[in-house]
Amino acid sequence: METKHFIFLDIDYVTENGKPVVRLFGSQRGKSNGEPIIALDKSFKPYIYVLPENDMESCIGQILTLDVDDVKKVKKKDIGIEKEFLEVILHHPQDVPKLREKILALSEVKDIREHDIPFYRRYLMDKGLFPMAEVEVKGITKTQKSTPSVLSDNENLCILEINGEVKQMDGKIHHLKVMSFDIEVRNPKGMPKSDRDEIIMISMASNFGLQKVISTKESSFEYVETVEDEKAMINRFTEIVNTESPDIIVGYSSDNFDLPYINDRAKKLKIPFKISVDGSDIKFLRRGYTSAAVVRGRVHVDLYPIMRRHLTLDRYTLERVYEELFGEEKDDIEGDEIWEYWDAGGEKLERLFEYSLDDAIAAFKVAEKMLPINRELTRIIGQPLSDISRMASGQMVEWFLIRKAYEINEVIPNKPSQYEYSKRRGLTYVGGYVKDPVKGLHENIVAFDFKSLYPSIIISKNISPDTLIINETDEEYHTAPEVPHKFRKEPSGFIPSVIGDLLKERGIIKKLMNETNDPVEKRILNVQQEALKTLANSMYGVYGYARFRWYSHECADAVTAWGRDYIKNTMKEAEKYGFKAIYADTDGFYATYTGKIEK
DNA sequence: CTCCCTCGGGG
DNA sequence: GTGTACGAGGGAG
Repeated sequence: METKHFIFLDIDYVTENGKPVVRLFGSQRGKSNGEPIIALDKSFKPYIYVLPENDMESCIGQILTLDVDDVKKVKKKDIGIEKEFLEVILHHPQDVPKLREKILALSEVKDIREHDIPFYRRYLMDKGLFPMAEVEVKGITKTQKSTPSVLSDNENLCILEINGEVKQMDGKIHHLKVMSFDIEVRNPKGMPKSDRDEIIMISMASNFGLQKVISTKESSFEYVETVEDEKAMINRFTEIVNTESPDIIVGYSSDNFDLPYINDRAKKLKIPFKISVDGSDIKFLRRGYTSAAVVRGRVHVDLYPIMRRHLTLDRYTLERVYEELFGEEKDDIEGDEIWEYWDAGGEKLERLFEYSLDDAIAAFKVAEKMLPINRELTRIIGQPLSDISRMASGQMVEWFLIRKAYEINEVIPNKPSQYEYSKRRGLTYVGGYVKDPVKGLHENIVAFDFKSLYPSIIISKNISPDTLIINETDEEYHTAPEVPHKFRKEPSGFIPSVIGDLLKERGIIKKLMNETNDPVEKRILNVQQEALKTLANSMYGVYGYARFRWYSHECADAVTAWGRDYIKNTMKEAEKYGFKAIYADTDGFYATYTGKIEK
């Protein structure tokens, strides 16, 4: 048996002989530093929870008539109340959607839970694993021949079958190889079409010395590598990725443009395009609006969705984003003029080479700026970076809470059904207090605002679905203004305690940050506290977002009611000291000072 | 005002 | 793939 240490980069599962095999992808540490590893776990099985109607035994009997692996009794809390559930273990993750309706239809089954948790996410939670950190696995090294779940012919690839524990190691930040790439296309007839317009350049930049442009034309620039044709260009790019083996590959709009485009061209030219560690094709996932190009074993990060989330801009072109982040303009060539620069040759072609490399460098610099916070969010939320980088903030909050719920043995609420969702959408509730601005030019303006008003209210009033008082009680409670909702003072509710922990943790990190004199340490701590802040600030919407598992109309109502109450009272209070509010919105207001200004 | 539709990034 | 998840902003009515 061997012990391996690696930086845990990505996870998925495949099916072997009808059984699920979880694959952990990583970058090795120790004597094979930087080389890729795939650790296989064949021992993990999918399960869902069943809440029995009344009789436990007859419910088990009914479930066992279906093709399930096993049924176990377990105690879980449901919105704070301990209940006995049945853990129904199934043979394969895909049995879950096949069997859950049948299970729910059984007369002795009241409800089913946790039937929509993707298998790899279930694995991460149950094993207590957090991507982007180091893990230790024990197992037996396999050859590629004996491992149908891996098709790669990469000689450096280590394949290990886990037969011991998977252990999460410390939370140190490790150096990872990051590479950016960008393609240029010759498209004289409008937008590029992959069945018609050839790729003319592929450029790369990295944190390991690689910086080049591959093209079919020659240049006096040293960084340009000239190859025979487009086929050779794609092959060379593939070769570079597989030999350099970057841990993270980034592009700008590479989910929807660069990677699909190279893939399409390769197909048209009848050549393989395989940059995954396991030798598989790139998987293009379309999930409603979001799409993702998945490169197995490396983390492919598209910076575009990250920038959309991180900045509020009118446009999100790479040029615009670059200017915003670095305060300097980037040289730009219009997309529909690229072919002219290419065809013209000479000076113009040289400028195109420069522009192409510049784009890859700009993407790399954006990545250097944005990856730390995303790696940190990954380590806090505990889902893969490839998911985190494409997640909306509400989704991050949800997955964060799902892990927290698991940690305290709370069963996770179901996602709302279509019916439930439209019902929630139909409900209106009063938002924050807004006072229309008093027209005119004002002097001596003072701004008042509450620091994270909603999270503070949630904590101080203990607003949570599990503290909401439904029946009469003699316990102590907080009464919301305007709306008829009451919340128990004790014990601390699930969501208030999670937000409280987040803010406490942030406080500790900020303190450490101020105490240290080591600039590297300071920077790392700063990213950590920023990530916690990002998450805490996204928490405000937990109760009002109709798609949310922890949605609660009563809680949302109470939060905003207290919010309005606080701001109105503060405005009134300020008036006593000679301030006159001229504009207010939700968590702050502007006032003019009408009294005497004392020096 | 509400309802419906488009569009984003990429060359 | 334990699938089918956006949201702002404009134009029409």
